[in-house]
Amino acid sequence: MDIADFLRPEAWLSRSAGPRYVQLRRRLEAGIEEGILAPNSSLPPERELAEITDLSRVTVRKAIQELVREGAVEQRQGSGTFVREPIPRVEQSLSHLTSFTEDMQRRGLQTTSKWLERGIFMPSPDEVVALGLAAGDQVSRIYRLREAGGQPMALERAALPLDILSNPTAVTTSLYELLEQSGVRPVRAVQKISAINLEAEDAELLNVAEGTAGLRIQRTSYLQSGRVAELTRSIYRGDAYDFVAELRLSH
Amino acid sequence: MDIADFLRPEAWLSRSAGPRYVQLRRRLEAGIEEGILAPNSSLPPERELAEITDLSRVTVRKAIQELVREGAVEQRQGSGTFVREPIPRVEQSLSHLTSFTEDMQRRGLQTTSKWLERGIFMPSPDEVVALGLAAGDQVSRIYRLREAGGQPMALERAALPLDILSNPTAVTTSLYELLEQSGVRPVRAVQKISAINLEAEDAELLNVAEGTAGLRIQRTSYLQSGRVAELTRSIYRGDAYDFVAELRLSH
DNA sequence: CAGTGGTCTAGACCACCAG
DNA sequence: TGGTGGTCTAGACCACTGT
Repeated sequence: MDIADFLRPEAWLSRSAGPRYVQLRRRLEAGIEEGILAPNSSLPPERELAEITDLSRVTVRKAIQELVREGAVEQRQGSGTFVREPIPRVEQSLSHLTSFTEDMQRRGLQTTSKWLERGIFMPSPDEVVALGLAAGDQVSRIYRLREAGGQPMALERAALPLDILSNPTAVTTSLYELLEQSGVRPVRAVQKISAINLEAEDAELLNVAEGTAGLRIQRTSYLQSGRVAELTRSIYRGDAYDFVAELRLSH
Repeated sequence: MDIADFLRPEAWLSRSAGPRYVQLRRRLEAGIEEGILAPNSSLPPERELAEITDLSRVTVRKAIQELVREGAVEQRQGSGTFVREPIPRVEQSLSHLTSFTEDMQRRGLQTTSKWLERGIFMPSPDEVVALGLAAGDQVSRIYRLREAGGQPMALERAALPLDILSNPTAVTTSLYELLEQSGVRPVRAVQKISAINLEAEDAELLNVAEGTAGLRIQRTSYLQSGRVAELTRSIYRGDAYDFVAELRLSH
């Protein structure tokens, strides 16, 4: 069946079934669901959709905008609107302290990192407090986009005291592996998890639409001695991640 | 300073600083930040904003729509657009199995529930599997909107085998308290946490805009005997909740 | 009933991409 | 250079709220 036929308004557009942009959005969702609009295929141009459906382009755009927000399609200026490939969800434990790299390897996924920042800096007030720094101390920072199986998964900003990580540029893949070699691998961590709507900049790096739900995780990790070793603030794609925790009755 | 003066475009609208709806959104955010637009106060009507800023109403709406999405303002048809009161964030542990009611009481917050569904039903396939039911077994379901301090906080759908909770209408406040009285309080649970953009229906119940980020939590809890006692699927407001987990190095 | 937000249109111009 | 999405306008009508 041809997509233009599938969208002919006689079959689905009615005057009394709510806003037309909602009806059109539903129709397009159905087309994706049924495979008439296959992953990576392009939708008809907005002007053509308006023509076919006998709606204005503004209304068509409003319908598509919602599909973009829910991650079903992707728009590229000058190029077109494309159906997105569904991405598999990954589970991560919240009871065991594991490294991203090791975690993905266990799942058979190749990990890569794109470096966004890596070096020695003056700490932010947050970092001074969390890491227990003295006045004038500097921090090592690594900020990277983490990918698994070719898909961007998370943005990770780690800050560590200089004596724990003196040479941030030595981090190539696994930070924890490197720390282990220096005998300063953390043994315990506290994580705070919340849901946020992604800002434009972060969304772009993670290859999702602005406003998509993501998980923000702030982790403070500790050495055996009880000293703080690391403050990491990460943003995970909400559509790609499940965190799993085990709870026990508190007495 | 008057809000109309604050929004006079000469002061902030420029031709070359990106889209005008973005510039207007930023200006409005600044107004809220500086207190010129106080919580619960109303913005000028859209038509008046268009007049003041010399933009079209469509552009004004696009700016406001983003503020709605990020939770800064709230629109009520026929009434107006209002600055939202910031709501305090609540932390919840992911290592200890606590009840919502008990948890909030410890923080000095009054909890109430609005019942959305409560009774005995035929189980869904999900529930059959998760609860280990036999063919023909029914389940007790309770579905409620949980509020704390007068604010809606979470939607909670719990399903339990009939012999664990035979009379779902007996649940008034704390489910766990009731289970404890029957000697079937769970001692362990596994939770899966993910981030989602709220759908219209859920968003309305939680008093946030559609598309706002929320946390979806699926919890399976177990009795001392190892038997599954409860399957609960909840949706928490992302802007009100932080979950906190403690991790240990896995060996 | 007056005023507010919600939907919708037709048409214009800009910014970007690909052949 | 032609086609695509991105922004913007002026104006209309509908649906809901509060008085």
